[in-house]
Amino acid sequence: MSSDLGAPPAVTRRLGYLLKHAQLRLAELAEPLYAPLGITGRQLALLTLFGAGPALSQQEGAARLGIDRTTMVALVDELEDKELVRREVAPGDRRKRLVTLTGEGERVRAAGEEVTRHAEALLLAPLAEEDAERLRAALHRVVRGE
Amino acid sequence: MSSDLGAPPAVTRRLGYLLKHAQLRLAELAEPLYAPLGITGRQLALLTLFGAGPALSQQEGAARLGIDRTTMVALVDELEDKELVRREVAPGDRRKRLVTLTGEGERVRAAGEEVTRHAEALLLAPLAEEDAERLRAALHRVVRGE
DNA sequence: TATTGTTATACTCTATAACTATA
DNA sequence: TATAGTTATAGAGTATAACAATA
Repeated sequence: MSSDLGAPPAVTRRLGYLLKHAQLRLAELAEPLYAPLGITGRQLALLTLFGAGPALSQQEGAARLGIDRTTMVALVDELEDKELVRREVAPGDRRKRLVTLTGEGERVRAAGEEVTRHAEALLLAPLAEEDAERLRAALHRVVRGE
Repeated sequence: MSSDLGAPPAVTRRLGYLLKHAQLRLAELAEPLYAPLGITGRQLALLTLFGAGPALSQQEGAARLGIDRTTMVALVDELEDKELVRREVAPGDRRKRLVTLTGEGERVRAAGEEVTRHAEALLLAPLAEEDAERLRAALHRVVRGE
């Protein structure tokens, strides 16, 4: 599916339309750049999540991304198959699995984040740098709801 | 799935994350308001599309929304079952079906667009009016790619 | 031959319910 | 009893392929 063309104002001014198509365009720009790394944007999001800060359990990670814990199982499986992450039993609670990056996972994460910056720059190219930063800040406040 | 909570900066600053969660929050706010009208946000988008300007064929409508023509068939079926739209053979080309709104469809569209404005206002509540308008303008330019 | 609408089908993404092991 | 992870399964949403009617 391609991004879009000139739909009449009534539709294209809807926030739902704009958010959906901005996402589509970003995916079109970014996915081809992730492909050489052997991962999808979704998988990189997980590497970014589990690569930063203190180790998280699968369920903690799922909550932060707003996805179901059963979905997280499959996503971690994918990354484990690629040997980019490991599951480790949590020291304090043997029910929990902490997800940590392997050396290779760390390398892919770093490369992927560089690619992400590039793809985002392509998407935001129509905007002045100041406006791009305002867009990001506005979305951030809207998502946080404050 | 709920919207999200405090994920670490590395993830929450990603544009893909922000766009997805803004969309999720908007849907959470809007869908309950559409429900009393007996339609989904998706269906209202179609009413808005086919209600504005000159009549469009299914395929023209699909192109403008960036969806597949086979998907459009099912969506128009739904609205036709609810008697909100009609399919009419195009005068000049008997292969094409122009989609037009019924009287009831027009009423639902008007009410739905009012609800949309309300839901968007709720989503954008954290922003000053000026910033909200800037956000919409920035997304518009990004989606148009210029 | 090409295009529009349609149907049948399959694939992806996601969630719900039920199981297990641990707490 | 409750929670973390897991599995099986089902439901959206979407696309691909093939067909009928029309151009």
